[in-house]
Amino acid sequence: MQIDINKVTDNHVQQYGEVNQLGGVFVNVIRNKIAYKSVDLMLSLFQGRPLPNGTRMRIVELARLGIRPCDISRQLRVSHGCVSKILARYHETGSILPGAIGGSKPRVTTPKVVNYIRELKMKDPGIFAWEIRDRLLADGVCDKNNVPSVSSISRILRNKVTNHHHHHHSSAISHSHPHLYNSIYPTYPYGTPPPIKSENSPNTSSSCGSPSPPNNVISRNSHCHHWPPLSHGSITHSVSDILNFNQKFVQPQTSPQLATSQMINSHDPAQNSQNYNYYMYFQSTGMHGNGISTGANL
DNA sequence: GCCGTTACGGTTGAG
DNA sequence: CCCTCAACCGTAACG
Repeated sequence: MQIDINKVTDNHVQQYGEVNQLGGVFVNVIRNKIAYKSVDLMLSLFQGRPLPNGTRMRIVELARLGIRPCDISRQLRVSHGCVSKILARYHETGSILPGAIGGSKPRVTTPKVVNYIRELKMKDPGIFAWEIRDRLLADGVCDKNNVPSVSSISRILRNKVTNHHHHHHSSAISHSHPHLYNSIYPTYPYGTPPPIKSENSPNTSSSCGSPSPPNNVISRNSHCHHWPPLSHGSITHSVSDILNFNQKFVQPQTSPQLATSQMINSHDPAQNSQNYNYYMYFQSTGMHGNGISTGANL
């Protein structure tokens, strides 16, 4: 079954959607049942997929403005556990991005390591796997983070040394991905990360001015210490006020997104909650190109 | 009522 | 091309 991106409607959301305890809609979709683009289109509504960056950013923005997590949770229709997790991560790493999903850790049995094991075995055929492991560490070929396990070494001895003494090349080919796991959130798994900042921010001259989150999603904004919120008890602006405030400045006035922005200015709260999901979706897909066309197709 | 934590069922992507 | 597996996700529930 294929659903054209231009034809995803409320009916699809109703068909596949579920409503969480806060009234937010999320969709639990078996991926292959819907066209790839459509899956991405409804990312913001998905369980098992990260919240869109727009929502994540909004969570952080609201928290910076002193809104309590429970209120953020209710307003954005996101579970408080999720809000808590995102804020905790932001607090710890300075990043609003989700972690890298999927993939495998880089292999430790690189050609270099395999060759070294082979040499050790050839020099001393009676050597034990655990002895090889110790040698790899002692000789500086590996460190404790990337030394192969004893079982891995045994497998190498069995498969690549015993049977393939002279095959120096292809059997041991591996691809390392040092960038993927070496830092906490070094890469953005869904395409190029957008610069996380409030477009058309009213106080563009101040990097510390709210509601701008850190303008770099990876490194913390070390010279801004407005986190946690400065005035926990004295915040007077309501969530709605702040959301309206942000809408005023976040969306380019000529953008087609303006329409979706205006959608949540409805006075009907139920309409607002539903529209907000769409709003966040449109905002997020407009912000990053994760393989889908964000232009004319929308 | 708030919030940190965790079980759960889900997706993802390298190997 | 399909499978496996370990990473991540958000929700719901618990304390």
